Amino acid sequence: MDSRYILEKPLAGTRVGGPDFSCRAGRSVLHDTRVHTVEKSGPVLYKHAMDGGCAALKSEKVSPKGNGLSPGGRVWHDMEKNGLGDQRDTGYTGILKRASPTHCPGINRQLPCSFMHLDIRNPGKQADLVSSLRATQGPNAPLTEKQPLPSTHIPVPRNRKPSGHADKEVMAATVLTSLSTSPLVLYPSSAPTVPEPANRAWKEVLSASYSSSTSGNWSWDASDQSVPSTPSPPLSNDNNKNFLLSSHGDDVNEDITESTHFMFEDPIPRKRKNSMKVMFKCLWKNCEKVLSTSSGIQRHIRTVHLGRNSDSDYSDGEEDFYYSEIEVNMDSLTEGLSSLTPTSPTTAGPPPVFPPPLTDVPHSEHISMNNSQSHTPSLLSQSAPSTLCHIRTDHAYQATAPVSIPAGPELAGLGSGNGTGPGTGTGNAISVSWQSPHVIFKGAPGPVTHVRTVSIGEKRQPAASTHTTVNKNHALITPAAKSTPGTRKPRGEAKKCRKVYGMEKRDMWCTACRWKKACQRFTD
DNA sequence: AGTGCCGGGCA
DNA sequence: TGCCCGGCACT
Repeated sequence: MDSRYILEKPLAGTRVGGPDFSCRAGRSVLHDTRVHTVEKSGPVLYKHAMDGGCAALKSEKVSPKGNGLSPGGRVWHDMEKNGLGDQRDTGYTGILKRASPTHCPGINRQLPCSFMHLDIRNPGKQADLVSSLRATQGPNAPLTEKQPLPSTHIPVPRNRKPSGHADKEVMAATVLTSLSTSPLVLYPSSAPTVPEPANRAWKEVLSASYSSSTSGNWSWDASDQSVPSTPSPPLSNDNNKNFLLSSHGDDVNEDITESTHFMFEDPIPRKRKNSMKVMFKCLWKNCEKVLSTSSGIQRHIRTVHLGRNSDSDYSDGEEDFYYSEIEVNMDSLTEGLSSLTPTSPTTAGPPPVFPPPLTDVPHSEHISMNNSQSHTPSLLSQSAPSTLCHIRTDHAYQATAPVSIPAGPELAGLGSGNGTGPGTGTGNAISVSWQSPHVIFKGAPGPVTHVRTVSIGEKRQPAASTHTTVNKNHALITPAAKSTPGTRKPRGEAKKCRKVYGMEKRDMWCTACRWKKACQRFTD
């Protein structure tokens, strides 16, 4: 994998921050239509607007370290490498909250056409910028035409007071940030001694977030607003929409209109849109509060951390500073939790009596469980659990392959089962499949402990959209399917004669193999 | 496409 | 019973 920028077909994309966060159109995000993001920094609201109709660029920054592609094609950023580890992404609403713009080295470099920084505080420059961009960027404008911009070109929406206190506010925001109000913000730079696994997991989390939030494709997010379980701050979209409409020329307006139309009205069903739930996590130090609504988390921050009147709905936006959105794969979470039910001392209630079905645990229960695990690393804040939350579809698909989690202190953290585990755990290990609620304790390595989660007669479903249904059916059908006649026994994984000797040495095969029967020499 | 193997036919 | 193979499931 090499670092490169790829120019691709036009699409509406999102550009967040610098070139490392430019709109991306990886395979997994080709349908995103998100047009903009809102970025808040303390009381100052910044917006990054993108020319939705411009030629698009797919800016894939691929880490050479091997964090690269997930099986689903998702590109993970190497946050550390980019020096942008302090940026948090916020998922489906397109809101990207950053503790402080001053903590975003390199964010002000721009890529033509990917987005525009519009600084209403400097209309002249804004106009120049727009015109220069439009003049230089063609539909296929090469990426080498980066136009570095000074950091002052961070756009500020009009609905924010363009007060002279802006500098002070930014300063305050910076100070607050540097006072480690957010461990997430400071983590990458201030905690270099963090163990590598956790560090990597953290990076993956961030990368996952950026993979989605910075991609040019947000339609499922937008459509998700209709999902009751995923509350979305309409303010963001509305603001951005208005901002976009008011910040561009007429010709651009058409593009924007199209983009927003596509974004808000695209009826194409998206994959797994119901499996992802956006939660809001308080970033206040030592506070792991996770709420399902932005208003809730804002109220929490206002009242608990900022000491403001809870009755007042007045908000200067400072709360936004202290929480971030996280995407929780409810499927993975549910299954993961269900899988670990027998081993989790914090899980209330008896384990499922009959065949490990995927207990349909309400989402709110997950939240409370998260909170209840205060003695363990916070489910949503620590690296491994966060990774779990961000497993998303790419890894979830693979889950029929068991993930072996070495038994250890992190076991209680619900697993570093991010789907990338070696799966070669020996000795005492717990093998967890997110897809199937199997929890297998491995005593000693050997054929006896061979783990196989593919049930007999199961037909794999490649479509992710049927993910949940398939799994639930799987859980319910499996016991019966095993007893039905005519089902195949699971294919053995041992090498058979055919593979061992090859076709040219067929005479060395066992008779069963020669007869296309079950191998007798290399039995499982 | 390659592999494993079930089910069935044939001698 | 031994041998072989079509065809399906799975990788």
